[in-house]
Amino acid sequence: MSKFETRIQKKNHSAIMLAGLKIFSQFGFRGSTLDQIAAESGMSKPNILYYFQSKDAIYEALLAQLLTDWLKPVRDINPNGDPIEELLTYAKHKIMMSHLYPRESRLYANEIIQGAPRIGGVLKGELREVVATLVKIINAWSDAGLIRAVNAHHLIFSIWATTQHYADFDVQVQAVLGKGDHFPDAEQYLEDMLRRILTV
Amino acid sequence: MSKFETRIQKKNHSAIMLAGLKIFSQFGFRGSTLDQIAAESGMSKPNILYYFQSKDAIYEALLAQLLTDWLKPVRDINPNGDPIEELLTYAKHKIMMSHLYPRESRLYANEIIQGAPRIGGVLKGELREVVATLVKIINAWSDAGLIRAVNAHHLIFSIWATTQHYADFDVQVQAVLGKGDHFPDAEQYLEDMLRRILTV
DNA sequence: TAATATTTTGACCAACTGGTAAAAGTAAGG
DNA sequence: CCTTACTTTTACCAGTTGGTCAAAATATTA
Repeated sequence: MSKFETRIQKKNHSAIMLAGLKIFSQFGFRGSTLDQIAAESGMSKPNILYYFQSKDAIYEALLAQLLTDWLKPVRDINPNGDPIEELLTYAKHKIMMSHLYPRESRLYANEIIQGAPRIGGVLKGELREVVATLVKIINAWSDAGLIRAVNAHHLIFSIWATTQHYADFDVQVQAVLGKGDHFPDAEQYLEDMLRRILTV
Repeated sequence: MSKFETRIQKKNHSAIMLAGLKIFSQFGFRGSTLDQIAAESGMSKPNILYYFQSKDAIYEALLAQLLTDWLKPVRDINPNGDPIEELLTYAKHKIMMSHLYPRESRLYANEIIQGAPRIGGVLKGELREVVATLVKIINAWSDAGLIRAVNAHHLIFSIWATTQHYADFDVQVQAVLGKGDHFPDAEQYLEDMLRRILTV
């Protein structure tokens, strides 16, 4: 599998990925068309299929990229760091991601809601593993009396849910709060929430 | 606008709604086809269009129904009740809805993620109003010293996010925790979380 | 049971879908 | 500058899409 070498290949490849992200994250896989991606990227449809074998291939390239970026910060949680600060750092990282890359979050949400037909394996494999590791760390922390005893799995879910909510349900947040940047308030609430839950 | 009268009309109308819910909640509006809904309901495509004017009409009927059911329990929150118990009752109701009607939650999630092109008006109108009322109630409670001072908007968002997560991201939850009913644990975590946040 | 109203179907359509083939256009190296 | 390799486009295709229409089948009523 050769890497993209020429500048044209590099440019077009990333243009397609960018356009695909925009379209797929808005309409889901089945709701998106190659024509939309072509229009968005300013390229012709056959030209897109010169760089990617199929519509599927674009979508899967996006998901693969996403999952890598997604799991890294979980792995970066340090078992020997200060528990509350470690979890807070992770949560803040997640909400920042929702702020800066809402489309990635929506792409993932779309895939999961629709039953994760393409990444079911990764969920039951890599994701499950990474979560299991984190759960052990959290449980060790509470066993050591460093944080309050909580259900680690559901703590993780609540962090994911609350942070991704601001990307996935952005339209609703904006409708309720009015247009503007609500992430500072969201982050502050989240920090308060986590400190309350975790403090012994 | 005449109501459906004959038993055949009543039966077929609800059969289409049920099938539409199943299909639309899984694939989103654009990803769903009338053929799928026809197959799911056991009816022919032209017969479906005899009861509903268009694919759009089915989808919109589902959303309208949903929003009504959705907003009612928010309106039922009693300003004169015990604050923590009122909010806990609401949160438990929401998680029960995620448990019993995950498809409705997913249908709504799909619509919001895709930018709420059909219910933007309701969001900025009815939903916003209902939330504003609840925010006033919550703020009155904290002013009275009955609950801790919190950002009411983000408290509401966190309840929505955490409860709906178990319906919308069900596949992910099952992948991480294994197959089974995880709602009792989720409810317990949620209760713990809310009590911690709200208790003075 | 005959007349009427409702329900269902089969055949069909134009627009759109993902994808292909071959030729035309463009860049890079000698 | 000319050959070669890469890039892009035009024209096209078969399958699918939401939706229509008139006829057939079924229920309802007189």
